[in-house]
Amino acid sequence: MSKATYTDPAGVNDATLHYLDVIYRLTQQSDAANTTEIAEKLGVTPSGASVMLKRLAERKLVQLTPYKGATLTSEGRRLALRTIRRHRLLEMFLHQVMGFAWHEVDDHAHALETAITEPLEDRMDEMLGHPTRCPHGHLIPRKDGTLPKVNDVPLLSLAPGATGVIRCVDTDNGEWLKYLGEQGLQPGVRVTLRGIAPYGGPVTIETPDGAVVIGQNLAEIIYVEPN
Amino acid sequence: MSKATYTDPAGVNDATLHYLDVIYRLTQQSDAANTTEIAEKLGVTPSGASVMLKRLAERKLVQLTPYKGATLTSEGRRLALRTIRRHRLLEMFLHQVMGFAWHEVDDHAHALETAITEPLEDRMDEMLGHPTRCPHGHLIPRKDGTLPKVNDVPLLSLAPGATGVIRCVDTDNGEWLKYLGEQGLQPGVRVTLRGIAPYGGPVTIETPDGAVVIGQNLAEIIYVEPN
DNA sequence: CATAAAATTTAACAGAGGTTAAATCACAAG
DNA sequence: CTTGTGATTTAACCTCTGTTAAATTTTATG
Repeated sequence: MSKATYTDPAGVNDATLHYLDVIYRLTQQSDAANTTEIAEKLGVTPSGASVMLKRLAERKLVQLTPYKGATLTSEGRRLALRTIRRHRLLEMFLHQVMGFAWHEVDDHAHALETAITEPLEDRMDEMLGHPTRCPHGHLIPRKDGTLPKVNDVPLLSLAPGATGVIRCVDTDNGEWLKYLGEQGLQPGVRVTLRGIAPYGGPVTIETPDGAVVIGQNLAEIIYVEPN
Repeated sequence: MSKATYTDPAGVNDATLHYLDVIYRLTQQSDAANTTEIAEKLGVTPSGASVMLKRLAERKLVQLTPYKGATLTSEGRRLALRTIRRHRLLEMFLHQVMGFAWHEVDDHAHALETAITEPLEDRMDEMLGHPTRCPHGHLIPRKDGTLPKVNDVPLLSLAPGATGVIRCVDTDNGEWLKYLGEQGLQPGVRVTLRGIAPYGGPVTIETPDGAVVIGQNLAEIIYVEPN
């Protein structure tokens, strides 16, 4: 009756997987995930997260340094990458097979990511032709936990006049995604950076459909493959 | 962060929905679902089920007569039918769209049925062309909670020599389903009942691929549309 | 009808995952 | 080098959904 897959260590359930997922993503940016950030991402209080982190540490899924932060153990990372793989495959499936818009898929995928089983995961992967990225361009971890090597750079790191193909739009904000999609700024689109106004001013981007001007906060979530 | 849909009353979660689902199915056969049966279906102890039933009664999802059994309130029935609709749509989707065999879909669908959201449900329904039955032939409740009218009768109720089209194979036993499928006994197949050996003996069924002989325990889960 | 067996409920407890309020730690700023 | 502030942890408690063991009710049977 448990949802955990037979290959899972005991007690690996929804809550656990969501914690590991969040810790993985936070430790991509800084070297350790701190309690308050984890709590925010999960919508729980810092004290709740603190207690849970201690339990995850007892279960050897996270490495915890009190008052300093948490990182994943290799087992924790394995489970996190599996969840992220499933999440991104689901996003791709919802988008490509079921026709949901790219700004809608994150929520649905989140609800499903801990419920799907390995055969489902594998079948989606097959049907999608073993995709390497989700609709937003995030990398889909392979089953062995490795990630494809890519050459994504921030759009804003391009020299004005330089060209690249959008590869990733890095946000979980559905509104932003919807807006950027409407402006024609999504993975696969070849763009030229025309200019960045100073002091955080607007960014002008040339797309196949014409020039688009967006704020820097939006521009900085766009990653491109240069040239 | 809760999995419950916005339209749900508070506290409607996986466990609750699984209880309601089981109670609904049990009350299809007898007029009230008794504690031990519910507990068995859910894989919990009768005492655990008893406690949970009391809580469901407090929440006005079941009508409980102590020591007698449980039935669903209209709200409980609404939620049960929604879960069953989602389960059967999922089974259909897994079978038709994703290519899983009919004996594999029940388990996957069970894991997903409480995690999917209304847009998912609606999209699956659309993609499948608003199906009225799951791969095993069970009726898919409509969104308003009504069920299609059908004319299914037990295969074994046919007079020897009579013909009908298999409409439903009523079991959650994957092995049986696999076996019956291999024998060509699945929904849509036109069969003729050749004979029933006395004293619980084997049943001979004519299919387009030839005659098949199966035990009565298997035969009695097969329902047909006569003529 | 009495009584044994079966079903059901209650009582006491457990573990997971939270909460709020209080205590404690880390660290930047005087 | 103290100190105040923010981050973190601990303590005490809560709900949910279970457990086992004991009590109780129903039902079947002689």
